[in-house]
Order: sequence, then C-alpha cells, then structure tokens
Amino acid sequence: MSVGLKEISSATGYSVSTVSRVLSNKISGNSESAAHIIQAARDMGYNKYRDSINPDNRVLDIALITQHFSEEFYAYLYSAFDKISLSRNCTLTIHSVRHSKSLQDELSFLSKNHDGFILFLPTLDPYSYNKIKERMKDYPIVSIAPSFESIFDTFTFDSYQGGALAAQAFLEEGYKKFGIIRGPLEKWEAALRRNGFRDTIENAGYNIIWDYKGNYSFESGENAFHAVEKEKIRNIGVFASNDQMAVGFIHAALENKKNIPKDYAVIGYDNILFSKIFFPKLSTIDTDVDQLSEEAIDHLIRMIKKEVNLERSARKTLIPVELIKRDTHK
Amino acid sequence: MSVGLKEISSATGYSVSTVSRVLSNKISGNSESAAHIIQAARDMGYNKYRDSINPDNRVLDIALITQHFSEEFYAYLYSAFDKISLSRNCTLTIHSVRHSKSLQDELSFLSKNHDGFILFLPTLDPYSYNKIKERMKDYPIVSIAPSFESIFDTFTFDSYQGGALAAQAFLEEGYKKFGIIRGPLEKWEAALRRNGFRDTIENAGYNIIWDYKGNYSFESGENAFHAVEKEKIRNIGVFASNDQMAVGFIHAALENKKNIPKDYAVIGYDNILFSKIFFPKLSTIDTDVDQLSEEAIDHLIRMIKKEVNLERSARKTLIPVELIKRDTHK
DNA sequence: TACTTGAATGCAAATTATTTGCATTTTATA
DNA sequence: TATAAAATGCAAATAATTTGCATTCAAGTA
Repeated sequence: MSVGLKEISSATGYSVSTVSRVLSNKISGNSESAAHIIQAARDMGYNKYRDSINPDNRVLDIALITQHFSEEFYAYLYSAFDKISLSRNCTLTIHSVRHSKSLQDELSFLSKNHDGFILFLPTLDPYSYNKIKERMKDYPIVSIAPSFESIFDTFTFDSYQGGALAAQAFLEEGYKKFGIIRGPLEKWEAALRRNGFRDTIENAGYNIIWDYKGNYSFESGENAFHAVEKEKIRNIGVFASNDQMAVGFIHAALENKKNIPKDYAVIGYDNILFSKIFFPKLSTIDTDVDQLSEEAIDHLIRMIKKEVNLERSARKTLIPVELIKRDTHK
Repeated sequence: MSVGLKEISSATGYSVSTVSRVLSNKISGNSESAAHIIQAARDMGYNKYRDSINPDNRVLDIALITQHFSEEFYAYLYSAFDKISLSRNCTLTIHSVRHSKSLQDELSFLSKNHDGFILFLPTLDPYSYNKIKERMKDYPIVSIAPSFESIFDTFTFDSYQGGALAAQAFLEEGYKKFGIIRGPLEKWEAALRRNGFRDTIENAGYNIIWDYKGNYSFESGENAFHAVEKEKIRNIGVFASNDQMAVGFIHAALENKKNIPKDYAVIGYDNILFSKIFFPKLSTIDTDVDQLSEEAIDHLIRMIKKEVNLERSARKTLIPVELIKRDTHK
C-alpha cells in the first residue's frame, strides 16, 4: 500500500494542503506541526520524503560502503561509525560491495535511499573511483580508504607517522639493527608504514638490514620468523606492518625458544584485541577509529548540507596514530 | 528531483501507460521489456518500486538488524550474511539498533525500504519482541537470536548440543572432575550451553564440582582461574561458555606455571580466530555461521514470497554445532 | 500462406495525487 | 491590545498515474 499525502493528512490531522506545504518546504520546517508531519512522513514511509525535505529538518541516512572481511577491524570500524552517527542523529546502514558484480549500478541505486556515502574500498582501482565520481557528480561522498590519488575528500590514518613512531621508539632505546615485515606494497597504507619506518631509520644514519615481504596474515608472520632465523640475526628491532604478522612472528619465535624482546624486539600495527592479551603483550601502533569516524561523518554532513565547496580538488585529512608501549621491546 | 513514470518512460522508450502497467503488475513481468523497465525503475530510484513490483521479478532488499559490538563474531556474521545474500541475488544492508532510542519507530521506518528483516537482538526482552510483532503484522521477519520464547520464526545454533559435546569429549577421555565457566545466565544461549554440559555429565553419573559465573570477557576467564586455583582442584575438565573466557583462563594458568591440559583441560565455545593461534591451541565448539545465514535467508525469502504459513506459531530451527579438537584437553 | 489468438502497446480519457491562490485563523511581538 | 507574519483549509489548478479501447505484434495452427 503506497502512502500519499492523504494518508499522512489523516494520520496527523492536518489538511492535505498543509502536509503538502510542509513536505515541500513551503513552510518553515521548525514549527511543531511541521516536525510532527515530517516525523509521520518518515514513519509511514512516504516515498518522496528524502527528495522533498531539507536536510536540516530531518534525520540523515548515511551508507557506509565497505568490502567486508571477517576481521576484527571491521567490527571496530562499524561500531565506531554506529556510535558517532547515533550521536549526530543520523541513521547508518552498512553495505558490503565486496562481491558486487556491478558496483556502479549498486551505488547509484543506494544513492537514492541515502543522503551520502562513506566509502571504504581499499582495493578499488583509481579508474573505478573516477567512474563513481563521474556518475555520482555532486552526490556527497567521503572516502576513508588509504590511497595515493585523492578522488574524494578522504580521511585516513597517518600511516607514515605510524612507521616513524615505531622507528623512533627503537632508536631511542638504542637498537642498532632494524628489520621490517612489510604488508603487500600494492596497498598504499602498507607502503606508507614502511616508508615512515625506513625514512626515520635512515635519517638517523642507520639502515634496514632485513626486509620480509608479508601478506598481513598470521602465517606470513611465522614465515618471517623462519626467514630471519636462518640469517642468524639477533638483537634487532622488527617493525611488523600489522599485529597479525607481529603475533605470528612472536608465536614462531617462542616455539623456537627465542626470547622476546631480548632476541627480537617487535612493534606491530593496529592494536587488535589480542595484542594486549597475547603473552608477551605486544607493543603496537594504535589507531583511533572513533576519531576517524567522527571526522568523516561530520565532514559528510557538511557536504550534505552544502557547506563544502565541491569545486575544490579533493582534500586528504590524516588522523594521527599513537605508539602503545607494551612488553615486546625494551 | 523526484523520478516518475514520465522519466522512466523516456529513459526506456516505452509509453507512460506501458511503464505504469509493468510497474503495477498489470503485465506479466517476465517479458524482456518488463525486465528492462523494472531495472530502470530500480536504477533511477523510482520510489514506488518496492510497493508495486512482485518480489519474484526483482532484487530483494533484506535488512540485518543487529545490536553491534566490536567483536569478531559480528564480523563473521556479517560476512556470512553478505555472502549468502549475494548468492540469492538479494541486497543486504546492516543496521545496528544497539543505541536506538525508539526501536519500534526505527524498525517501522526500515520496513518501508526493505522486503524483510533478519533480527539479531539477543538482549531484547519478550515484551519488546511482542510489540514488534504486533506493529509489523504480516511483515516478513526471521530471528537468529537465541531465546526462550519464539515470537518469530527462529534459526539458532544448538547451544545445548554444544555443551553436551564438550561433556562427552571429557567423559570419553576419562576425566572424573568437571567444572564450568558460565556465561551470564540471563542470556538464553549461556543457559543452554551450561545445561547441555551439566545434563550430560550428570547422566554419566558425575557432578560439576566447580562452577564460576563469568561474563564472557577475557578478564572473567582470568578471574575464573584464580578462583579455581584457590580451591586447589587439579586434573579437571573445564568447559568455558566462550573462547574469550577460555583464553583468559589459560592465559592466567600459564602465567602461574600451570600446565594445560595436564592440570586443567579446557574446551571453549565459538572457535574465534585466536583459538587456533593461541598457544596451546584451544579446543572449542565451532558454529557454522554460513549454514545459519543460509537457512535464515532462504526462509525469509520464502516468507517474502508468501510461501510460509504465518498463521502457524513461530518455528524454531536448531543448527548443529561441532567440537574442534585441538590441544587443550587429552 | 493466411488465419487466429492472446499478449503488448500507445493514445486519450478518467481517475487520483499534489500544488497553489485566496480567504481566514492563529501566533508572536511590540 | 493592535498588528504583522506565519499557518491553515478550501477549492481550483496542475501533475501524475491508471485504464478503456483500438491497434500492433508474435507465435502457433489450419
């Protein structure tokens, strides 16, 4: 059963004309009656609701578009966005397009039901990003995926700083040998983490003497250990590009009767739950997902309210990260 | 800009009358032209799309309504539903109502944009469930939250069986002493896991000699260890109601130079990622989230297509669980 | 091939939904 | 209490959608 002005009229007690005027902004939307009618229109599912009513006078519907994986990080991310959007009086819906066949069509469809998008599509290529931009011209979109080229206004963690912080910690503690377990370098943030670490080490006059190409998995951390063990390096500061690899490395090291941090000092990245449970407790780079979501959502809301100049080229905002010192280095 | 039949007409090249007929099922929806028009209506965001078109002829939009927490389980759950709904040609959106002030209104609103709900609201009271049922009469809803009273057709894991499997394993291995770290008993599935374990132990002529009231957290697992240590019990089979508590228990035990499984055999529940990484690897009850989502979604689709008799009282389907034997018991 | 039948289509009329001009009422403010 | 601005409802105007009817098209049949 389709809902029209007549139904809203009888539900609220106002005439059809008044309802019409409220729902097309012909009447200032801040009076009590207007609020009542707008609320009813939303509740009853009036289908021109979004098109007609000024974003200032209603709840905004925001879609978080992700490529979902069963990793803890996603649970954190959703939780943060959920919390912040509640506090901003927005309704958040999460859509995974990981398996989507026709991303463009899907986004186009979703745009009709939402006021704006938060995009988290780390593996999408610039060509597809540009296609989206083209097709969704003027539609409010914020990206939170780390990427080289900014096509949309972007909020991401300062991965370069993260690598640098790990390096600084090792340097201050007097380490002289440094190694890295890299993430896949085609991922932009993995490259940044590595560069931040390397640049800081090299600026201090040292070199990275061991470099292992991991793939972010626990297993590749274990493999990294076996690789470093062969070379009989000891007393080295190892920066792992994520906690899974760090934990894998430490796990393999302990199984082989090595001492952490004496033989190998390790700093990870992400501060996953198990990094503080794992024994020894893992030092790691912590990202403030709450801050990321807050800034991204607030910016998106400003875009929806047309307070952002879209003519300018896409901004990129870096959210600072922090080193959590625990027990896997001096 | 609101999209009407006129716009769809010029986009597709058919007359307004034909478009009207297709979009109100006056024409069999399986011809090529009909498919074309329906597709265009969806893409262009025609706002009576859902109301008008027969569910057989279009993509279904399903909402997974959860109370989101930053736990790995949620990432798995979403991932499974995501995968299955893709294979069923459904669009899935995830909505967290954990912090929602007016659940009823929110659901009512969401129902206008979706064809059916999967409800995962484990902490919701029966009164609220009944309110939802009342307000959303005839709207397709499937629940996947464990609960005593079935108000909606429900698919959940067989938690009782899970407890029983843990007990059987201990019994077969010759343990004579049994303990349990319970989840919060107001949670129905925690009660079931406990009952399954206890009944099996008691049927075999033994008793649970130690019972700790946990709260599903890592810390309460650690506390459980300190409690059992005080009583100087050893060589006991401990069933932890979830993996977090199991890992907490083992962690504290190892820190106190105890041997797992010699001093304490442990079986957990959930099969979280870290249960296979943690050292020693955790024996645990595994739930097949894929099967759960598959059955729930398929049932929901049948409800949407009106192939389920809603007059009957709510069905409850139990999905079997499995014991994964690893290294924390004999 | 010509004929038959039923579905698909478009035009225009009918119906339904929404907007707006105008007169009246309410509300806020001086 | 007076006054102006905003809100409201009625009814007319406009816009959107549906439907009756005639025509076209496709597929099967004699």
